[in-house]
Amino acid sequence: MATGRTHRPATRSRGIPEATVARLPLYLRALTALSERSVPTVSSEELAAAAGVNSAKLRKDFSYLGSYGTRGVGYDVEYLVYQISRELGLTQDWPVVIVGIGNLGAALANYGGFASRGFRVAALIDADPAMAGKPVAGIPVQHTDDLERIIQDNGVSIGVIATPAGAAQPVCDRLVAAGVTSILNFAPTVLSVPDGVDVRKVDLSIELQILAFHEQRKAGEESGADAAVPAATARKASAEQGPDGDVPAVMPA
Amino acid sequence: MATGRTHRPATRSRGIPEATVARLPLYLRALTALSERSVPTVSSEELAAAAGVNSAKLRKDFSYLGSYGTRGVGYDVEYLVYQISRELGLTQDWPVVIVGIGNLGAALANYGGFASRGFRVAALIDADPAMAGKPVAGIPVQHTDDLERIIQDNGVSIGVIATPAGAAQPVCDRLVAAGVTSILNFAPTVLSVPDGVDVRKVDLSIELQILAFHEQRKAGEESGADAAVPAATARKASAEQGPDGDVPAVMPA
DNA sequence: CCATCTTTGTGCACGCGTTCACAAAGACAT
DNA sequence: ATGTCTTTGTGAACGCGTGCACAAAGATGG
Repeated sequence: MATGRTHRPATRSRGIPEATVARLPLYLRALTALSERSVPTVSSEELAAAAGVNSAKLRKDFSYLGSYGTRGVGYDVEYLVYQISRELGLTQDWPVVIVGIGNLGAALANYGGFASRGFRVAALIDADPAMAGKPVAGIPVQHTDDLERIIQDNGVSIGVIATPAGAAQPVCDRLVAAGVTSILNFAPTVLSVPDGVDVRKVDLSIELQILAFHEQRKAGEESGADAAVPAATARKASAEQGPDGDVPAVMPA
Repeated sequence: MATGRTHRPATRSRGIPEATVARLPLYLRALTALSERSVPTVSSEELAAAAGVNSAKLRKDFSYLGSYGTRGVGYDVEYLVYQISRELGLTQDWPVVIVGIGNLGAALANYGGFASRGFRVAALIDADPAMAGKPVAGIPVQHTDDLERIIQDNGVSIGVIATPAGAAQPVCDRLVAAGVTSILNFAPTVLSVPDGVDVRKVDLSIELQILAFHEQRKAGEESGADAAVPAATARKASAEQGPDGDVPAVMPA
């Protein structure tokens, strides 16, 4: 979700729920694979399996786009690829800038899946003067000083931030001031942006911590593993009590 | 969420909702920053602002961990850092392997935030024999052939996949067979895993597509921009009706 | 010791997302 | 044309997550 102060219903304006939008790229990827194998039609069941979701959910998702299926047969692959692409706005060209060309920024610039669907790396920007002019992934790195001009000259509306945490908010502010309205943030910081600007974040460290949590749970329960009700197995010390705890917590000094 | 066939309630076993778990790392980061500035206590309001969330949500989140606050004062920063760290399992050491040392894999290996909290890059693995032995981020790359041995020797339970899409599922299968039970997937593929294995995916291309969707919406509505209720502007054909729809959908040909 | 003021913890209501289950729609065979 | 069979599209129920609003708890001052 957007990080700033977005208590708005977000996407309801056009009826497509946010959760559905987030899955469309998944469907698109599966459909593209089918298309390359020249498969003419798919059932919701097959496509759902390929996309890793429930078939009912997939059908409901598609129902928000309109009735593109044929009962008794399934969905026309090519047609659906087109419809989803159009819905996602991938039929047009999206120039993107990447700010912060360190390890990660360079990896992103080289990432193939970037250019694939309508996205084009229009410029690479870094604050280090030593980087200026040096080509990364065939694109010369430009200095931060020219950020505003680069954004405007290329009509960029999507920016990718791959700077260190400390630089992220200032860079973000400049991007927004220059006209960027969508930001993909790889820096481990909460960005605050004005209304109307979308921010999505990709945070490696957070993902790992979430995995660690589940990993710890699995390790702590051993034995019962996948069984139905692990119930109250002996737990480690951890201010633990009954499931519906109301026991006063022991405050430390 | 996990990608395989996980229709399970997931995390309810121990009472902490998944959504809350996903925010704990955010709180932890904000708290760590406060701790470094030697701030002794924070109110839910302040901390919520720092983490970019609603204060009521934050309080409810913390309530799942226990009653760690003091009314009229707020939360003890150090204590809370410790509690969340422990809850997330960050007080122990998590050896991690990265499979696929291309641009992205190398960037991940060099990523500082990796080693920061309990996570340690135990090994780098790549299928290219030419890479074998070459040090990346100070760690020698090992060949895929030794994958199983490496996992077992190091007691690795978390694996990071940064291979090309085609190699991801086979690598995943081998990781799981060798004992890995949590996977962070950067490859643009849906991984299927057995029950009990958690998969989280980070997909650059999907994030961009979601941004493009919103970007397109913004561009399509121009004028009204941020206004309150765009209401029923002229819509394209798309079985659209009132907000609380029960109107029979108009089927197109 | 009592009054006041701050901030937590949570009961409650609401809305979104998921899933079930089934009627409607079309393909296909006879 | 009619019947059967497959698969879609969706109404309805349910559960989770969010946010409001307030009572309880404790700090602080007189």
